[in-house]
Amino acid sequence: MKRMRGRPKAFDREQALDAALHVFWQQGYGATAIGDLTEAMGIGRQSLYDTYGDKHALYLEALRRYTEMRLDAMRQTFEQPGSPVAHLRTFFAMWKEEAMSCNSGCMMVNSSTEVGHVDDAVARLIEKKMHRLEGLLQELLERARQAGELNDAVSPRALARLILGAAHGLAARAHLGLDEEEIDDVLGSLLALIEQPAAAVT
Amino acid sequence: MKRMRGRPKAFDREQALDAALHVFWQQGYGATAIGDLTEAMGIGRQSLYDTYGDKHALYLEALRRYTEMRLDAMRQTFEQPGSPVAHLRTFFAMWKEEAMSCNSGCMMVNSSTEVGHVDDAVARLIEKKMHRLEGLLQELLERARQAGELNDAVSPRALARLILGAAHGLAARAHLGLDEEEIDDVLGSLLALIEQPAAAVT
DNA sequence: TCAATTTTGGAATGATCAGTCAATTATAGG
DNA sequence: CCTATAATTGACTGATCATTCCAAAATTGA
Repeated sequence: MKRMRGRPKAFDREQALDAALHVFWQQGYGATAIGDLTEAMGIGRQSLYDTYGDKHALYLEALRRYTEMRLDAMRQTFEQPGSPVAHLRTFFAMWKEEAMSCNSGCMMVNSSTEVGHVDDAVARLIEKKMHRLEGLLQELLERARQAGELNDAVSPRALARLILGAAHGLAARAHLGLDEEEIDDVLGSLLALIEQPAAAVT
Repeated sequence: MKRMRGRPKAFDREQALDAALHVFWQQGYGATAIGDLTEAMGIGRQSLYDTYGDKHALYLEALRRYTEMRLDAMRQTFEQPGSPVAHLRTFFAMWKEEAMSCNSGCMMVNSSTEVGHVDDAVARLIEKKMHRLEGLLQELLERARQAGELNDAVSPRALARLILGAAHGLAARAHLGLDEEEIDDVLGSLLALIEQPAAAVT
């Protein structure tokens, strides 16, 4: 433990980062001014530059934090004991809540459309995390298939991609008015098609 | 036909609008400077303001043009004689091409995420057109159901929303690297699940 | 008290951008 | 030629923004 000389930092680095994350999440990168950040984080402008570098670095750090939180939550859900399809339902419920709670959608989705095609660092990060997400989903579906809970007309990988695509679509539309009924239609029908056993031979 | 006095416009209004559309499509609203527009449209800055009002008005006009083109193409496809499911395949093929050709995705999707939650006019326009799209798709699916080509585990409306959601998701990810295999997985599995007849009772 | 370090905020920089103004030039009908 | 309209161009305004510089406090350990 290194003892510090001089005035110590008056704020918690993680906590302030979290505040910044929420601002970026709700407003996006471009629409967020430095002033918005310092106000929400409760620190001065110079402190921000001293501790995080610049706006872009802070954004990247916040985005990384967000994606890891999401991935962890998902991993944790899938590792619980119980039926794979039940976990899938939980995943859908989580996604639905995210799409509705604060009307800011999924930050990964927002990032990819706002700066993904300009900012290489952001694009790489998101692509990597997306791939991880797909892997997790695929594993779950493979377990479901082995448990006989799955429509085996399509491969787990293709199914994982379909689910992720639909979820991505929902999140992307969360900005406009997106009522509960519509979300239920999308997730419900997807689940029905996935669960439904292939042509039951009698 | 009213005869004009004075120097006539040296450019075609529609043609220039089309050029602006493509710039907005590829770069988005914020990242497009007036200079980019005038250069692509081949007109002077003042001419732009004279004929279209301002940047926002021009964007709205371009977006409206885009959405109407897309809706027309879809309507036209669905009205052709032939199997509804075949039309659905065509629709998927169109969407795939759009997601891959120029890596700019669907302009409706881009708009909704970039400015949808700030710009009311854009939000209203997109919501309206999306609803039309959903209606067209739903009609097609109802025809497919009557023709017995459809998995009847879910309603045509819910299915239409699922398809639109997945397509939306694909378009949103077109910005990042999105390889053909992934698109095929999403659209292919969706089609397989839709087409597959419900548990065939023997 | 001294030295180190952080916090805070004002001021300035440098850049970009949308939109306006005005002067000039070009092209049509009468 | 005359006049109305349009195109072009450059300069200018006003605003916003990220970033840096700087100087004055505040807070710790020695």
